[in-house]
Amino acid sequence: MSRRASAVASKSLKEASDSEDVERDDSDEFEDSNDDDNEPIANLKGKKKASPAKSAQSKEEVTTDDEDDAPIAASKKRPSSAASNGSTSGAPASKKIAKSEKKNDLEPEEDDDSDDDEPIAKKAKKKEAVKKEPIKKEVIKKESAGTKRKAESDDAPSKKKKAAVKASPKKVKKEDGEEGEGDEDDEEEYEWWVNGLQDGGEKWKTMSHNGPVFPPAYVPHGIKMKYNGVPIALEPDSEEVATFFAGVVGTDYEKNKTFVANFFKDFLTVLSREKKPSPIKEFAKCDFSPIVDYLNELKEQRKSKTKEEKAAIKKEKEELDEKYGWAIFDGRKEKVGNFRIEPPGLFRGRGDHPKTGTLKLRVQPEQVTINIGKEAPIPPAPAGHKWGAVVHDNTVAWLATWKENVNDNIKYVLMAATSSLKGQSDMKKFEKARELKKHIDKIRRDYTEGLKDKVMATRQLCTALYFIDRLALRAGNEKGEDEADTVGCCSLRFEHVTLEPPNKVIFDFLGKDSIRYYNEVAVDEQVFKNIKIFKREPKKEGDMLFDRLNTSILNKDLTRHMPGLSAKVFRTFNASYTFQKELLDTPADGTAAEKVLAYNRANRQVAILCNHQRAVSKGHGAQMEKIQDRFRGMKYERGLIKKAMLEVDPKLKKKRPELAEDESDVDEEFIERHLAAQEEKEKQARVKALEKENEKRKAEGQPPLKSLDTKKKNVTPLESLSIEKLEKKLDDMTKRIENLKLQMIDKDENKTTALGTSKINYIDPRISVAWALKHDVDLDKIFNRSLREKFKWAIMSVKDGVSVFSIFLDLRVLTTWVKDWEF
DNA sequence: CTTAAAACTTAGAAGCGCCCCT
DNA sequence: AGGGGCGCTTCTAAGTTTTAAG
Repeated sequence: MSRRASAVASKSLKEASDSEDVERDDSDEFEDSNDDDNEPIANLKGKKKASPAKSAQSKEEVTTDDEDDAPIAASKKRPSSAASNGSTSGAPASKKIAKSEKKNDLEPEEDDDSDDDEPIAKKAKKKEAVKKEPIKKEVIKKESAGTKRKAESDDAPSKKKKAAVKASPKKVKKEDGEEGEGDEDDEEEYEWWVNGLQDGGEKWKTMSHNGPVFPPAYVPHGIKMKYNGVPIALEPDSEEVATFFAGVVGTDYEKNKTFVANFFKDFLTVLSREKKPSPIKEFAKCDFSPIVDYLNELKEQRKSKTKEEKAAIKKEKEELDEKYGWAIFDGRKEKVGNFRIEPPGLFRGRGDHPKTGTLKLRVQPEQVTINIGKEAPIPPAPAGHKWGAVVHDNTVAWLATWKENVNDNIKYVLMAATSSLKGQSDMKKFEKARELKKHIDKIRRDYTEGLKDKVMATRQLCTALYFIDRLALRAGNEKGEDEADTVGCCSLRFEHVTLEPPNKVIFDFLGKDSIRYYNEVAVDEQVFKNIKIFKREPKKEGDMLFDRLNTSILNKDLTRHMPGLSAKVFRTFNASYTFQKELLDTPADGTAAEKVLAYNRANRQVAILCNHQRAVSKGHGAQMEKIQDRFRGMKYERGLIKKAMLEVDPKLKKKRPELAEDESDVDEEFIERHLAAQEEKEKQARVKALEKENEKRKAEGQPPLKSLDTKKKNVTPLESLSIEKLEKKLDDMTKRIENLKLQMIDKDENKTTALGTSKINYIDPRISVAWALKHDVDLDKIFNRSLREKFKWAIMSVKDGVSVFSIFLDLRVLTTWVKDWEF
């Protein structure tokens, strides 16, 4: 029955609003978007006065779809929600049960081909030989073995593909002149960005790699855990699991009931496979501390490794990286990302995850599917094993894949962020976001109009889009019973949104990674009204706020405005736009440090917009105080320098009155404390020096000293310095103070905000490059090495623009391309 | 269509190594 | 010359979107 509802819902917005004839009120228009300034509006301002004359009645009379009142997903998983509507179809998720029943089976999934022993890979090959048609991929489904896929790269490329090949970007010599020099790695750089982006279908013609790396086999340590005070010898498999748990002792996981319960259940299962019945029955009687101690010991050992040992380990790792860290795409060596198969362990689900603590099993090669070029040698599976399957699918980006047992998620080995494959999709992402700029006005007019639509589904869609556009919320897919209860825009529930008249909406919910989103927002009058309607009786806690909306309806509707448009594009768009706008605050004549601070601030605004948070590090408060003290200490020192200057050259008093001014933040109380601390420090230094001296003397067979000569460090009194020297000192100190001050501001503002995520994923790197050029800031002040590598395409494209044009034009023009973000 | 699987991006935390500052 | 903080890397979970299956 939800069918009809969604049929209406997916009816185009336009159509829906055309057909309605509810009175219009132009004052209701989306005012914040002033026509020629189509920026994202990150901070919602309170809307103008409510128009009281409006007949609340006609406005709020929203039709639900015909006689069928059922919200889309009528039967709901969250408690209490199912009853929300008289006519809801019941039958909750009976489907899910079958699935979860099968779950929690710790046996590694057997690839029991039962009546057919032939490896799928082989079969696939046979079939391939026969196939001639350009089939993108074909899936061979095995009854019990899960799905195995076989794919074919097209032997005879279609016309379209040929065209793509022809237009394929040229190879370019690296421009920094170290031609042909020794390292064969990079004598040629693949500058895919020079010829623009290719169409997405085919990712390579030839491709090879050395396969994934498996974690080392478990080596038993033989340490006995205790049960009821009695040491228990464990067989290797159980010992390994016990050791996993020992690894979380002392962390929050240890206290997490779900974690412990899940762990223990699986632990018992593993124990039950021991040859003799294990006495272990209750978690409460388990004592893992011997193993914990052992792990700590290991840690100590690792720390105290000699240089040589460390170097050897490092070398080993490098060799592994060298061998497995690369793939060859169309003859080019490119970096692989996560080439290591995830090791077994206890699943560390975030937030209130029902499966946290569940044993994540060791992955066997038989579960792994390899994707590689047809002509490339297939990397050997570990000795005594074979691959689950080998495919040759050049339409996907993964090199290997397997299914993980805890949540049945599919895992992939993918290329590194620095690879051209990822680089291209990254650039595409930002190009799409820039494209959105061309449509955003229309889209905003549209959804603003739709806020008043009389079809409920349309109103909900438009209201949701309003939030996504303005608040950069995530789309919000539905989640299952066995995942943490988190939401995004479409999955918001009754309790996540509160209204506060006249026009405030308060969001309070857990989003991705169970990060809390809290925001009080002044919204348009119509939005306020809509939320009120969406929350109307009989809805209550647990019910969907947008009961006629989900992400696929939303995204589908978005494509009508622009091909490829989806909810996440708004986040990218909003983030990059906000960033660029905030960058306008860069002090053009500031120091490099000040500019970088401005940059970080802009970055921070984006992070705040996207709600990128991090835990406050435990020492933050103390650290802050320490810096504060250091800061004031420096100011005090500067005061002394100034005083000395005036003493040395009294005439300065007239010429430089600022020298006579007191330093701020430095009061008697502080000076006292500061001096005392200094005194204490010196004392300690003396004690230390004495200890050291005595050790030396001991070694030399001399009697220890009671104290060191009070060889008063010959501190040159400031007053005896030349005025030039003092001047220099003053300068240095002032610089140090300024730097520290900036650092402090940065640090404090950063304590709960994580800048990295937005920098890596949301902010168009070309904006940063253009900014750095314009303000003459060294790029590595804002991009670390990996970022510079990842964003090479951006750096090169913007720089190229510069080298061509800057000869004639002012640097500012060089940010031409950035135009679409509108500097 | 609706639902599920597949594919790929985005996310915070943990771990580490290096460097700065005593 | 020691160690603690910090920036960076690694790890893998948790999202979104696209594609395939039913």
